[in-house]
Amino acid sequence: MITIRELSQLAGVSTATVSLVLNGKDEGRVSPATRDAIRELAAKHGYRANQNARALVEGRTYRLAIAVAGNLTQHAILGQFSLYDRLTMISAAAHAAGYAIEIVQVDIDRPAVELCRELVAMGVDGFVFLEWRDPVINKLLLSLHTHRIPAVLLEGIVDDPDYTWSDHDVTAIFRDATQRLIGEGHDKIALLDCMPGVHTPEKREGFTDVLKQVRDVDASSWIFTATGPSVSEILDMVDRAMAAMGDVRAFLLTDNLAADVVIHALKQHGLEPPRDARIIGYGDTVIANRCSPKLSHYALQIDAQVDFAMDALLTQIQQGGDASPRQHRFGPHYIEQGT
Amino acid sequence: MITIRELSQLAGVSTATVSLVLNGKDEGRVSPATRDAIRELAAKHGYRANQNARALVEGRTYRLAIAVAGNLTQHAILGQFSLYDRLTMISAAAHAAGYAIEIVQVDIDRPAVELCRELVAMGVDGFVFLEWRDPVINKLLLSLHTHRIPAVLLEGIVDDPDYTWSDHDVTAIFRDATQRLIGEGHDKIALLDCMPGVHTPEKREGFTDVLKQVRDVDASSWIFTATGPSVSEILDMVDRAMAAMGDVRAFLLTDNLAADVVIHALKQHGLEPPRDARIIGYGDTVIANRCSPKLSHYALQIDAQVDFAMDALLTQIQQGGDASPRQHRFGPHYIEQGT
DNA sequence: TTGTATGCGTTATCAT
DNA sequence: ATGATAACGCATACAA
Repeated sequence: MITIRELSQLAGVSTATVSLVLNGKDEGRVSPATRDAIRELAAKHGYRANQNARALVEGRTYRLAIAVAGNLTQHAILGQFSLYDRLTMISAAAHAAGYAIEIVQVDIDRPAVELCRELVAMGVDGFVFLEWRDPVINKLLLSLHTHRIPAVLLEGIVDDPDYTWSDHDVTAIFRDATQRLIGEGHDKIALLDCMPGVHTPEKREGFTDVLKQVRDVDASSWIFTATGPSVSEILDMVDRAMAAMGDVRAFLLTDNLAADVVIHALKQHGLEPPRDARIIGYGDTVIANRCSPKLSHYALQIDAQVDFAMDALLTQIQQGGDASPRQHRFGPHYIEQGT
Repeated sequence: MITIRELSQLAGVSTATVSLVLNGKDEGRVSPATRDAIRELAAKHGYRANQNARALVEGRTYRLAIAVAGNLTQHAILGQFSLYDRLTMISAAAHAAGYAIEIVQVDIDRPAVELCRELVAMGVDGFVFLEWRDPVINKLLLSLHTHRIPAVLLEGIVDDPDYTWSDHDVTAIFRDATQRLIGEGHDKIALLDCMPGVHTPEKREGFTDVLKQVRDVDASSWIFTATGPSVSEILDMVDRAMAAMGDVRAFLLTDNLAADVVIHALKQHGLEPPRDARIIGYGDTVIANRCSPKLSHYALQIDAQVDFAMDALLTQIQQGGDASPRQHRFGPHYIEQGT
C-alpha cells in the first residue's frame, strides 16, 4: 500500500498537493502538469487512500449500519429470502464510497428508547433500514434525526417529509398488472393473495379499482387468500379459486414465492402455463426465475432502490445533515417471462 | 465520544496509563488504585476506543471481508435462504471485536488469478469464505496465505492442513440419523435426496453404511432423488418412494428446504406425520421451523461454527500470521420436533 | 509505577 | 501554484 507521502516524494511535490489532486479539489490550484503527473503516478502504483486515516481526520467512522427488523420468537423468514441480495448490493455501494458496514438485527419487541440508545452508540456514520414495516421505525428515525445521524429507509415508507426513503408503488403495480391482463382480453382475473399482511390493502386496492373502473365489476369475490405460506394452504387457495370461478385463466400473484406451488396446482387442474393460463407475479426476480416456466412478474427494482438510497445517504453524510431528505416511489417495472 | 486524552485528564494520569489499563496490558505496571479509577471513569463515560485511530497506529484496517461464491448466470439461491443468518452472526462477532465488514460476491467463473488480485486489493485484515464448494477456493486460500492475509472457510473443507476451516461432518450426521431411525424400530427407511449435488456422496454413504452394518441390507434401492427443487419434482420423488417401498414409514430428508412439500406429499398418501410417518431432516433450523408440524432435524450449528471460525480468524490477525491453523468438524446435533 | 514523545496517513490551514 | 505543518485518537518505546 503506497501512501500519499511516498507518492509526493516520487512526484517531487508535497503531500498537500497530492491530496488536493487525488480528491479532485484542485480547482485551479494545481498546475495541469503536476496534476497529471500525480494522477499517473497514483494509478501506476495503485494508490488507495487509507480510510482510517481519512476517517480520523474527518471525524467520521466510515462505517454504516444496516438495520434489519426482527425479533427473537419470529424470524423474518419470508422477507429473508432475498435479504442477502440487498445486503450485498448495499455493501457494494458502500464499499465504492469507502465505507464498511455492520449488520444489526433490531429486536422490535424491545423498548424503543433502548433501541435508540443502542443505535446511536454504534457510532456509525449512517443507517440503512431494510424492510421495516413496524411503526417503531418512526421513533428510531426521529431519534437518529435529533442526533443528526443520517438514515434512509429502503423498501418502506414513512409519512414525515423529514425522512429519506424509497419504495415501490404497490398500488400502482397491481393497477398496472390488472390493466395488463384486461388488455390481453381476460374477462376474469383471480388475485391469489399468498402473502397476507404484506401490503395487502394496496394490492387489493389496485386490483379492485381497475376492475371497477374498466369493467365495472366488483372484484372482491375474485380475491383468494392463503393464510399461511405452506404448500397445502396455497394449493387450497388455488382450488378455491378454481371452484369459484371455473373458467378463470388469468392469475395475479401477490408474491413470487408461491409461484412454483401455484403452477403445480394449476397443472393439477389441467392448466399448463402459459398455454392454458396466464400468471403474473410480484416480487424478487431471483425467486421468479426459480420456477418453470419462469414467472412473468413485476420486479422490486432493488438495484435502483439501493442506488437511490445509498446516494441519498452518502450525500447526507457528506453535507453534514443539511442535505434535504429524498423520497422516491418506484413505479411498475414489468418483466415478461415464461408465464 | 470521550477520548483517551480526556479520560487521562479526568483521572489525573497520562494517556499512556489509560491506554495500558483499557487494553489490559497493565500487568504489574499500573497501581491497582489508578487502574480501578480509570476503569470506573471509562465505564461511567461510556468510553469506546476510536477504531480508526487504533487501526491507523496498528497498521490494520479493522475490516473483514465476507466472500460468497456466486456467478452471473446461476445465483446460489438454494444456499441463499439462510445466508442472511450467517452474515448477521459473522457481523455481530466482528463488531464485538471492533471490526466492520464488507460483503463481496466472488464470480467463480472468472480467472482465479484475477480473483486473487482483487481479493488482496480489498485491503482487509481477513477473509471469511462462506459456503464454498468450488475447488477454486484452494487457489484463493493459497494466494491469501502467501500474502499473509488470514482467512477462514466457514462450512467447507479443504485438504491442506495450512488452512483454517470448520464444517459439519455430513457422513457422521447421516450415520447417526439412520441409526436413530433403526433404533426406533423402523425396518425400512427411505432417503429422500431433494438436493442432489450438495454432499451427495457423504449423505448416501452414511445412510447405506449403517444399514449394511446393522441390518445387512443394501439400501441403495432405498434412495430416491428429485432432480430439481420444484414442487412437482419433490412430489414425484415421494410418489416413487411410496411405490417402491409401500409400507415405509421412516424418511430421511437431505435438506429441510423440501420438508413442507414432503409432508404434503405424505399426507396425500394418507400418512399424517408424526402419527403415521417419521421424518428427519437436515439443514437450517429456521427452515425446519417453517413447516407444520415442525421438522425434527440435524442442525448445522451455524452459531457454533461462526464462533469457532471468527475466533480462529481474529487470533490469526492478532498474532500476525504465525498462529496455527485450526480445523473443526462438527458432529451430529439432533433437534427433536414435531415430526 | 507513571509520563513524554513519536508516529500512523490523511486533510486542511496557513504561509510562501 | 505549492509547501510546511498542525491536528485527529491511539499505542508504544523509552525515559524518569
